[in-house]
Amino acid sequence: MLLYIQYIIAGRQLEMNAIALIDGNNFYASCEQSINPYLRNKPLVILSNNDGCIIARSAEARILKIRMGEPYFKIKERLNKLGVIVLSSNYSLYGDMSKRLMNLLKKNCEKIEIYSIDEAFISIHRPHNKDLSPWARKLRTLIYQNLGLTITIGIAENKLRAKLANKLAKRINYSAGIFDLGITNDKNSYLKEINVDNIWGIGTQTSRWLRSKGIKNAKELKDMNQNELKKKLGVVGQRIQLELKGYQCLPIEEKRNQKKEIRVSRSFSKPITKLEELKHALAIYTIRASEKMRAQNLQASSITIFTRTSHYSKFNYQKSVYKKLVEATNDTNIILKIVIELSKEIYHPEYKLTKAGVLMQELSEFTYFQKSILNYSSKNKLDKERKLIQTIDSLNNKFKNEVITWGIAKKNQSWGMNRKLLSGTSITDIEKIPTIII
DNA sequence: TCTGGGGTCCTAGGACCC
DNA sequence: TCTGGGGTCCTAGGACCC
Repeated sequence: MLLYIQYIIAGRQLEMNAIALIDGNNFYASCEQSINPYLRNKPLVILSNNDGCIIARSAEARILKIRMGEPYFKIKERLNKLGVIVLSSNYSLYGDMSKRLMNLLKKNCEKIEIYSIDEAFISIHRPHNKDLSPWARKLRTLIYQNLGLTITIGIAENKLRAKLANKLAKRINYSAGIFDLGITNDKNSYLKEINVDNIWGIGTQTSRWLRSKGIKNAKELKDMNQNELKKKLGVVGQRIQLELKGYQCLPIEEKRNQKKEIRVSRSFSKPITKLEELKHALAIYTIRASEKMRAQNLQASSITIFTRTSHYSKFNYQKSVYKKLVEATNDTNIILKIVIELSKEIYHPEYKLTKAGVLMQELSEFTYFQKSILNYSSKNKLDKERKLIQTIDSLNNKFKNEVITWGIAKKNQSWGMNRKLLSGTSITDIEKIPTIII
């Protein structure tokens, strides 16, 4: 405050930082279109794992009013009739494109927080009231020229308002994918345009409650009674309201916080009823989760496994069990034994189980020497076990497709994941690079 | 027949301790 | 039968995000 007054007295311009939220438009669909010219300018949708529902649509598919989250089996025919191209999701491609995108952004800003596979918050210097549109246009062109991806840029005083600005940029045609809420004079009228359920952090439950109180848009939420909001939504609600008012409550987090858990869970393509099947699935997820931990140099101190019936089933059942480990580990052999033992506790013969998963929790950095006094294994034996796992990881990394794995993972699985419509194109797998015969 | 997966943060309530 | 206040940890579950 003092500083601010000093600036005014000195008659100088107050210089501030602005926050921009950048996201890739129709990201998954655009990645596919970027590497396959045939798909460009065509209606295209991407399916979730298991080819379950629609998770991305190209601009052309949006025009055809195909909805996000729609179950694939329900609109398969309609898509067919409309000539929409359908693809299973190809996460190695999207992950790789994301890395390239973030690297380009990094070179063009002061601070960056990678928020998701297709979104980043960045902090940029704003000289007093200066329009940042030229900078944004340049960045947008750069990304398009390098990656063939279109981005949207929303700029404002803080993260939540930058999110809103990004929404506005998508809505307002003339903005060409850029909107700066920070320099607009009539902020309230823009806030009125955003429905309360489109605000970052307000989901279906909360928006239902807000609407019952007569709060319909961002402006009304900003001005609503602070105590009532706090009583119902706690600090989360308070933060949202303060950010709507223009305060900075949410910092840009440049350093990725250390992960708190690693989860591998999946729906089955068909429901399962046998304990053996459940064990089998959990074993495969455990192998994967342990690999993930090792790749990130992490170890878990506790694990949870769970299973459940379909949300859509009349007979609801779900159960999880938690186990604290004697000492932190990322060794597949150790965890596998525990998980298989625990799986009996969550199994129930009378229910059709449709999903299961394992969670590795209380993660810490992997340290080889910190061994519990309760563990009597000799150093030599531990060395051998360590080497074996390392060898397995490196062979699998080199040859892909799990050339080596645990016996239990190799059994036939009738419930495995569906991914029938994979594009087959890849920039991360040398085998899949298209061959051109002249 | 078929409705994703992987995360985070927050709160409430119980158990336990001094 | 009466039997405090405050702290911490664990666990479950709700809500939200992309």
